[in-house]
Amino acid sequence: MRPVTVYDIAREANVSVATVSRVLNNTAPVKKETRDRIVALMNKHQFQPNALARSLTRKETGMIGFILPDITNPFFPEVLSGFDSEARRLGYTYFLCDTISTNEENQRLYDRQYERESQYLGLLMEKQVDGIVMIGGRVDLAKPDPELAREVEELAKRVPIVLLNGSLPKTKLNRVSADQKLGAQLAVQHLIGLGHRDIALIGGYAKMSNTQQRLSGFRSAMKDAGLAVRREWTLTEGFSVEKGQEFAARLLNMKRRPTAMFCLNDLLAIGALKAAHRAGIAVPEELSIVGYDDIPQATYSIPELTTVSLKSQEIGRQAAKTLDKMIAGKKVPALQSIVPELIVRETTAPPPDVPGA
Amino acid sequence: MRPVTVYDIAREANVSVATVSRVLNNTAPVKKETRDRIVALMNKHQFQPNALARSLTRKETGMIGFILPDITNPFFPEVLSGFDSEARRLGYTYFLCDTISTNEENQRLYDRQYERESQYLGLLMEKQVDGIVMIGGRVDLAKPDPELAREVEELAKRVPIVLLNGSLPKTKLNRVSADQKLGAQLAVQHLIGLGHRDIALIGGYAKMSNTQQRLSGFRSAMKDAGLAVRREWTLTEGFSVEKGQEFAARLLNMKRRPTAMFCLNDLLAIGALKAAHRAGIAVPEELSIVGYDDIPQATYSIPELTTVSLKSQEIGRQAAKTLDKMIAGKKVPALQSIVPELIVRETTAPPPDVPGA
DNA sequence: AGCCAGAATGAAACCTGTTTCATGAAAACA
DNA sequence: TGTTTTCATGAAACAGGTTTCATTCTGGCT
Repeated sequence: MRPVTVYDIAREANVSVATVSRVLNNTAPVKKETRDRIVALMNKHQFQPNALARSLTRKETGMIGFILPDITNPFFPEVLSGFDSEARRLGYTYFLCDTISTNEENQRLYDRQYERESQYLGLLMEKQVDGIVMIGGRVDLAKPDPELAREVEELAKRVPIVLLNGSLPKTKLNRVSADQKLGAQLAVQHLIGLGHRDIALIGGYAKMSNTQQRLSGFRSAMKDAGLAVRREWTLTEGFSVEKGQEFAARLLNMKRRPTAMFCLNDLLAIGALKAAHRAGIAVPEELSIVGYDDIPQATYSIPELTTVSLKSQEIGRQAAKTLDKMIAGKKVPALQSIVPELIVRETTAPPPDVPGA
Repeated sequence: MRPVTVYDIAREANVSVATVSRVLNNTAPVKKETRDRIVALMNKHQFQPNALARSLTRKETGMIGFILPDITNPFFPEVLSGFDSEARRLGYTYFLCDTISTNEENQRLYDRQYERESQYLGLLMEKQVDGIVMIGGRVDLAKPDPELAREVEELAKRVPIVLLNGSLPKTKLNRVSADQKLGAQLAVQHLIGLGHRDIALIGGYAKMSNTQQRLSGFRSAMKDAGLAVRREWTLTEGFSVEKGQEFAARLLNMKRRPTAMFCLNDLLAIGALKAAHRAGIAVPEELSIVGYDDIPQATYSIPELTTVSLKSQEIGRQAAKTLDKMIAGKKVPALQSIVPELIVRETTAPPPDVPGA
């Protein structure tokens, strides 16, 4: 059966479609009697306006595109969850665009990620979304991908875009970001405060801006405390549990080994925990570990992870609010900084050779 | 600047919009010379067809709605990830509809979940999606919500709907589901095979069909082995780490305690692991634990979790394929059963009093 | 009674594509 | 050479709403 339209309602109510539209949107006064008649018919036929047609003239769709690299990375569902509730409250629906897909054997394919970002951008424009939020991927590269930068900058003239936790340097795009450097400082200062002097850093990707910022926070905290950063204790390239385990194991095998490890995300920290366990090293008594991101899994481990919370939900929430303002044509600050918070749990303690605090 | 339309292209190319549409869709022969001219203009102006207008006439949008209860529950990103890659391959984009939102304090709100399901259903219809997939929530209730059942059944006449891992009993809706009973049997048989006779079951929600099915698998496996299920060892109502920890702790405090625990999901199992650790009970030497779902976090724990994989990605992937077929008007089997797989890792071993296998 | 503001409503244009139907031109056939 | 196909294209209708502009009908005011 053909869905019922405003024309059907109008005919049956003996009015013009204009009037039906008016009661639908409350956009002009309609005589109570007429309105009641129309509303009754709408209910009777369970009339639902066709959003496509409506959006076509209104030039607004209430749709947003959310581009992220990998929904199975537990950091993103947190951000998304905050975004989701705020977006819904504001009346938006959103397309989820994951740039990392899996093949039939369920292996993740990273190779075409960047290509996909561009594809999605185009697709979202065709779908006439009211706004776009991007997180991760090329947005998070320290040295900007000039191609994406140009593309996104061009697009930003036509549709509001907000970048999350990334910068796309050299462009003037709106973004909401956790202060990643500060987060790293908090973590490292905590370690130093406990008496640690031999602190290793593991994980991250040198090319990514989040890594560089966290690294810079690490360095500055070390420097402020007059501590040296040992090159052989800085193991990068990786963000997974496996890598964390591998790096930590390598560190623990060194003749001189650190008393604390600062891991650039929680997954790495969980890996480090496993490595310590394998090596028979007690955490936190013999080794302190701090993670980054505060994903829910940080409390699942034994012992529970000390980590720095990026307020992921808050970031998502702000993204929605900001986008909404931009869509409404209001001005928004170019950068909204979310201040991270150190969450002290069970994986940190004074180093073995120092008397307890 | 106003986006360029087929009219702009047509005017500049000195042809009618019909011809432009033809080269756009390759729907009828166009003289090579004309085509080239039009294509050139499209590139020059970076013409992108307005998907709204197109969908309005075509009566297909390439959009799907995906309704799930909580994206931060790590089971769902797995399903979604499989769905995502298949959907993309087939040319669909999808709206993510999370029915559990968070408030400003980032606490999850479960109270309005069911109401939201209905709202989303309506919203998706207005947006003219080509299909809908639902997982969790009321779909997963053992005793069907008659209201939702009616609603969804009615909707299913107008748009393809597939239910994931749930049934909405008494209705004839298409669904793809893991064989949850079988999964439970596999898990319990594994335990029994190792020599366990004192097996507890923790977690789940009595009202949910997944729980009932898993429970039934548990019972049938026990019965087949001539083992009694002890009422005081069956602790339900909950699916979280916290609940798992609480239940396990309670079990471990009993004068007579089980040698193995079958947890209705991995989160519970992780909680059980923590409880055992707190109580100083070694896993798997003194206590075996098996989980359910095989979420990625199952390998993060120490020791790594023995669990049953529901092939979550596969479920998502099948959902997309099935929906695509339904949209194309092809017939699909009413139920597609995904067979689960037992993943033996490190949390199971023979019970302490029995000589090793 | 005459005039005017505002309320209530309809006709028609518009948004941006797709699709049907008709027509002229070129190609194929007899 | 005349006729039938096939090719190439345009005009117009259509999808389902919104919005502008014009018109009719009131009630209030002088």
